[in-house]
Amino acid sequence: MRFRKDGEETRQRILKVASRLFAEKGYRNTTHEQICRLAKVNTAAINYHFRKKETLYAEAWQMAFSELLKKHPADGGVSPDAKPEERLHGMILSILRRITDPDNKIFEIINKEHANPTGILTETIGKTIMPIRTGIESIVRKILGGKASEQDVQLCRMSIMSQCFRRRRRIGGHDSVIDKMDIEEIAAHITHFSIDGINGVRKRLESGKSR
Amino acid sequence: MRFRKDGEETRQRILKVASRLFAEKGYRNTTHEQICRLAKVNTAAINYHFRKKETLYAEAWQMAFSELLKKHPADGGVSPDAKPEERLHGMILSILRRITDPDNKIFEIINKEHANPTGILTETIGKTIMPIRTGIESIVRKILGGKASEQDVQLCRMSIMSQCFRRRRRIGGHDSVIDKMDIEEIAAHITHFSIDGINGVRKRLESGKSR
Amino acid sequence: MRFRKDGEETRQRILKVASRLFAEKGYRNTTHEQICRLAKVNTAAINYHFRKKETLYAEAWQMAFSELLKKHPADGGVSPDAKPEERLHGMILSILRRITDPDNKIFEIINKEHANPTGILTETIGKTIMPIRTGIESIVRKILGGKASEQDVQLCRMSIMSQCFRRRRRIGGHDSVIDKMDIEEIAAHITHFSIDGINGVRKRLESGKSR
Amino acid sequence: MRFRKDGEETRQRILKVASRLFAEKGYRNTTHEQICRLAKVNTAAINYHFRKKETLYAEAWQMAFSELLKKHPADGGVSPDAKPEERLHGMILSILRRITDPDNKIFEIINKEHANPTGILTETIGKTIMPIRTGIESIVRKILGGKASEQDVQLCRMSIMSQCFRRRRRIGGHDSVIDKMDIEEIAAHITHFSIDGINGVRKRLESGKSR
DNA sequence: AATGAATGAGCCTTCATTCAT
DNA sequence: GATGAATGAAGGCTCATTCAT
Repeated sequence: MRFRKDGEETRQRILKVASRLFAEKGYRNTTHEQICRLAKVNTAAINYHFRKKETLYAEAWQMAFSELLKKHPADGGVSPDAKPEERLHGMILSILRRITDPDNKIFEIINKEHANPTGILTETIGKTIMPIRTGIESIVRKILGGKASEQDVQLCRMSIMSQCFRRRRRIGGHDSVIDKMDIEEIAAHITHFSIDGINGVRKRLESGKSR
Repeated sequence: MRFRKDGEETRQRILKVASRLFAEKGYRNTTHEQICRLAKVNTAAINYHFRKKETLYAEAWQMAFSELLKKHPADGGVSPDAKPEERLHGMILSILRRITDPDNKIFEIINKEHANPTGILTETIGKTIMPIRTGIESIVRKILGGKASEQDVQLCRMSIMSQCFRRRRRIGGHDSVIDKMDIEEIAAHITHFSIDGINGVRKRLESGKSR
Repeated sequence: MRFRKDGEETRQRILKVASRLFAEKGYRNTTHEQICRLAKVNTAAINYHFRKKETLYAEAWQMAFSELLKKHPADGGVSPDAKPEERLHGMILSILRRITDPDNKIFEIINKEHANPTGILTETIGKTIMPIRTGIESIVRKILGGKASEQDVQLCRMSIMSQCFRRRRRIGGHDSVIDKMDIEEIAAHITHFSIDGINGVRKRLESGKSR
Repeated sequence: MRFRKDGEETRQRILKVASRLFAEKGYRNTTHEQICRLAKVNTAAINYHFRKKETLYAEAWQMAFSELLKKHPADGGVSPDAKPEERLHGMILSILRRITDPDNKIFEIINKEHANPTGILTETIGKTIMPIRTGIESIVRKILGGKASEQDVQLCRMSIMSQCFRRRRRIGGHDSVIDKMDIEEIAAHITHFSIDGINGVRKRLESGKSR
């Protein structure tokens, strides 16, 4: 319990505001001044606490990410001993939950980063996505069985993940029907659709047909 | 019919350079100076020809867009009388070809635009995506059969398109195995995977199971 | 004859003001704002014309230097065929004239540079001093004769040059008596004093005595 | 008599670090942060102990000054009864020793101060230089004899002192040959060179020639 | 006595845009 | 039609200093 400022509170306040603004407007379009005004600190505060705008950017992202991770565990609440299909469903659900979380800032930031790459987050983001990726990979491999090549596994993983990361609020169009659905319904569709797809790949492998 | 240098050539040169730079670095990260240096024109040329940076942005995109459409027909060269599976394959191939066309960065721009909406391109982008969308929709509807609801159709369409629009050069990750594959191979995978997925949906509909 | 601005005039105006201010207050203590206010140009003008403050600094110095060089030729007006003593006198006079020139800015800048080294001028200044140095060296070598080692030459050169570069306006003291003298009188003293010094070195060398 | 950490130790640590940094980089180029980091004290310590950066500057100098005087007596260890030539040699040696003392950067600071007068040190520097000056003056007067005018004395004194205070590590040049020599060798050269110079002045005075 | 947090003033630089030719 | 010069607004960052503990 703290009665006075100890720097940590100010730091957190800046981070909070910054991650919101970065998500809303991107790195380049967010200024020190905006952040500091909203955080009710001096313009120099960013430099004092984070040394550079870039550092603030990286830390803001990490904060947003770890918060989101706490909220939505990667396995979607499914036991690691469950059947592969159920585990896949859990993972897909978890990704969708994160993406659609109204407090979510990190996917917005990733989007912005993709648009106006600063290079600052490159490495950090990579580390974030990787676990999700390998998790799905291992399940795909299990379902596909021993005959599957690395390429087969990667293609299926890509098919699954890209469905999850589908852009919402599509420009110029309206996915209205889908956007109105529950996360659970969408997750169920993606899971079924994908398992059928993977099984198809497996069958073709077993029957010796080329892909 | 031109009598002399009538500004059209300069205009085109600027557009060419601009569309490349906007695609590579995003709107905000591209400066007048960079564009004009590469286009070998004066700094004032952009404002002379386009009034504002935003206008240049919009026009650069439109140019890239129309050029691309000419190059890759939406049906991928498959006859409208062919089997649905073949037509789907043609469409997927066409999308992938457009996306990966080295001469054309239009989908990079769409990515940027999505993340950093300036509102400038919204309408134009809509016109680009919409035909692709309805094309795939109709095929999905045909395969799914009469029992399929609008929602079923949309979900499958989404599953297909998102696989095609998967972000390449993902930040911080490497889809290396896939990125080295031929377009044709990837298109084949997505087609098979998706048809299996759609068929699964159809079977569940026919057996009366809920989604 | 130019009726309108062609950029060169503005450039020169900035350089003029800048070299004065740099001389008066040093690099770090001179701001864009001061320079631009006095030069009656926009704050961005420095960046437009010189790209960086550092470049302006370097160019200001070069301008001041070349102006000073035009005014006071290095040989002090003495023919290269004259006797070594006379030529030395000419050089010493030339250095003193430059240093005491009321329009002189370069020695002030060198002083400032020595105090708050920016590293920007290091190389440039080196090139400036070198000719003066080698000029004096060659005369010293001629007077000393063949027996003189490199060290002997350098020591004498140092003795001569340091007298010329003696700091004026000494802090905390007043060289008042000397400061009131004519340049010519001081130059005569340094020349006589130095030639006697060099001759002493030569005699000791000839008599085989160690230094 | 100290009862506990009474601030004196911290003060001294700051002074030590500060005098080094000021000497190395000049007043303006040295920041609170650098000093405090190296002195392992808090950022606020400087203002707590010295009120202002300027005060620290002045005190740092004074400390360096008093330490240096203790170490190298002004007469260079030569008896006041020795021959003038020997006494001059002692003084020159003493000056060179002080200047080159690796523990003490005071002459570096004088250089900076001269170039960038803050006015802070003026008086103190005066007190440092003045005794050296009068010492050399009196010897010069003795060697020159009764006919010498004040101007003659001052000119010779200037010639001697300027050789000693020659700027080392000249910007952009390399006095390499000299800088590698022993202090003793350089002192011997300056002494011989100067005595020959002074004797020349005396002879010209005696022979009635104008300067 | 000593500290870490916080501040405000100011600096260099960038950039889209306008102006005069 | 085209240009180089010039501008103003703003942005990121530095730094000596002050404040509350």
